[in-house]
Amino acid sequence: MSRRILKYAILGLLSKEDMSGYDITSEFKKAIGQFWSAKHSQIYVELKKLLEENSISQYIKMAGVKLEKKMYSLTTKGKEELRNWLLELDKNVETEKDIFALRLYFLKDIPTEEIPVLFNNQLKLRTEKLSFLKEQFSFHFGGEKNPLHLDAEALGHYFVLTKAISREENYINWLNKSLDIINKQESR
Amino acid sequence: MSRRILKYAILGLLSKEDMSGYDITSEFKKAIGQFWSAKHSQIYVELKKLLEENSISQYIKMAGVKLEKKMYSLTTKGKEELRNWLLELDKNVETEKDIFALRLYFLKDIPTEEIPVLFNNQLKLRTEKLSFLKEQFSFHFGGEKNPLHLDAEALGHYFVLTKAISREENYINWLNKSLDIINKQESR
DNA sequence: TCCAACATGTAACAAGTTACATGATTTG
DNA sequence: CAAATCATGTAACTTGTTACATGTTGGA
Repeated sequence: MSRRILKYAILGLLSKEDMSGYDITSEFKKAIGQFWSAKHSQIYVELKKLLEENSISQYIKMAGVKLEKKMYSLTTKGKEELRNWLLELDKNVETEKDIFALRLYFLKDIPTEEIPVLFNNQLKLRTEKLSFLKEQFSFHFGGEKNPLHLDAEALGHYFVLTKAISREENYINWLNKSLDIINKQESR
Repeated sequence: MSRRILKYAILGLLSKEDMSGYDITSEFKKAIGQFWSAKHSQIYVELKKLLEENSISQYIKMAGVKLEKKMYSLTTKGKEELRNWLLELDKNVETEKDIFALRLYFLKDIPTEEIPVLFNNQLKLRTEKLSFLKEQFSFHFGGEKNPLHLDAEALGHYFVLTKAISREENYINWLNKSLDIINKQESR
């Protein structure tokens, strides 16, 4: 993988507001999780490291009577590091790994009758994901189709959601086109 | 990551023809590298492991006078494993990691004048990649737009290339739309 | 004859997953 | 009062990257 992306993902989230490890884990289940994610086990060790490196600081927030929730905020150093990272220009496009596409490349080893099964499974998964994303979009931006009035924070969210939605729509479109070719071939 | 995807990527490639570690490394720079890839260092250790596990077998092919090229082929076990893996149904869609989208989510921390710089850099990278993919497409499928006559092996290649091309076109489209919004906002 | 591409490997390290482990709080 | 969710952590292991290391072959 690339150089400490999780570090910057965490710094970026903390730049919006103070969060606990659990909060960060939850964020990765929402919009930004479409483009980066991590399990809680990885997040807790990264937070520990970031704290040691003084990129973030910690304080306790009581949740109920006994539960000490550990909250984190950016330090000056952390803010500086985030800002520098955000301005870095990518040198090349990394492989966007996709197991379904990989499988399909080996099409000749898949029995003909199984091919539509694989496609339909993928269509189902992608359609469900698209619904989830569209719900998220309505929830945050409602019927409002015009993003011109949004502030910078909301606009970041808007871009990421529209990106994820167009990615899934494009994926589904390609699946349908390809399945069409498969069906026409079979009746050759 | 998921369970030994590299193993199956290698088995799949070897199912097309016998290859050396170097050949496999080269394949990951072409079409299939859009959806899965690995460095030679990882490939050589995986080949060693696959050989020990009897999923592949090895023989020597002289390349020149001294150079012993190590060729690998699938064993019966390897073929069986590949076939089973190809029929597995995905249970969920994995995060397709994208650093540019991640950065953009943190838009509010990017100075306004730097935003178009980031977009233009990404547009350049994606446009270059699209050109590469279209060249690959012409090379393999020429002016021929009709895939109905292709055999299973060529069709797998066709699907993967059209997938990669539509992914990049869609990406560029979203970049242009988003940059448009940015420009309109600035002159608000 | 030089240089790019061909060819193969190991070591150290970083990143990511799965499983184990425990306890508190909220909601029905 | 039970179950779901909130909340935090560690250990073992797998996967992936970067750097180190070396030698051959083909073409300009």
